[in-house]
Amino acid sequence: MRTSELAGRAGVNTETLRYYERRGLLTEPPRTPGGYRDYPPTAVELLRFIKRAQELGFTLDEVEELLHLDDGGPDSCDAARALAEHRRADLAARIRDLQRMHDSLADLVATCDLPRADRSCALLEAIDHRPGPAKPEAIS
Amino acid sequence: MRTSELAGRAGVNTETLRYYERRGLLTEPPRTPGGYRDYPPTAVELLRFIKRAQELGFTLDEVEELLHLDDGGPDSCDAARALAEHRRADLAARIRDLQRMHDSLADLVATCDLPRADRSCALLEAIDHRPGPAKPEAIS
DNA sequence: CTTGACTCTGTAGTTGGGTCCAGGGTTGAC
DNA sequence: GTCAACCCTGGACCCAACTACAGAGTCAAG
Repeated sequence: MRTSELAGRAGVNTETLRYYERRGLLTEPPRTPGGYRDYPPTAVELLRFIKRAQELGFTLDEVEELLHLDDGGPDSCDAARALAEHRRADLAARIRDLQRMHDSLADLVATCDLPRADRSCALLEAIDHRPGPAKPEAIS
Repeated sequence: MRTSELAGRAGVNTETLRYYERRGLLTEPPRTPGGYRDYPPTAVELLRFIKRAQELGFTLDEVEELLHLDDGGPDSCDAARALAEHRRADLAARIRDLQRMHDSLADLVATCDLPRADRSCALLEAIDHRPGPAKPEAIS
């Protein structure tokens, strides 16, 4: 399949395909005699995976790492395992944080349901008064 | 408190403070006779709030929106409520997606615990074979 | 009253993730 | 065999969110 078809099916810009290729995220597809890229059908799924991972907060570097693990066969399974576990723990932490923020916002919305006199509407308070997960200073 | 003290306490670069001020995210603090910025102690909490919201995936524009809601007093409570509810729903959706990815990764790790013969180690499969939440085409 | 640490301003550079464009080649329907 | 629709390349440009820098002013200790 050609560039624009793949781009269309995956919901990305054609330039993005070339960009990913430059980055090494997509391997160079075979070319037609005329020099046109000719992607295999699986490329659609691959791109959707990339996009989904990205929406979930993985950087392209991380996505690349994940994809490379998939290349190595069973031999790289231990490395894959370590990386996956690492990312899993990251995700768990992110989820917890987001959940806290979510709950704070839900509380705020609930406060807004109260009669005017009982409202504080103090967004900063609502969100900020639960200190972060033991991360005092000097983050990185 | 002066620029570098605030920056230190909040864990950001001093330039970031000026950047936020240019963006309108921080209001211009009073100045000392010599022209130095003199931040109130509350600025530390404010910055930490900004950073935390950012870590959780809010853009600076969104953070600004959140902060402006806090200015308006009870009058803007209805607007705040709508925005908060919107963001809350966004967060809930993000959390669901992250949770799916998290579970996929956990499955992958579990697969890696199997004896070699039973492993697939196919990351793409592990992650990709659960189609998204009824989101067939044309995302936005 | 000098010296070194700090701050000011405006402007330019960086990183990540694309996106656009000019100038040219390839296809396929007519 | 022509013409629109597509594709190629290399390079420039864009946005968000910083970060760095030059050149000048401020301040407190000695």
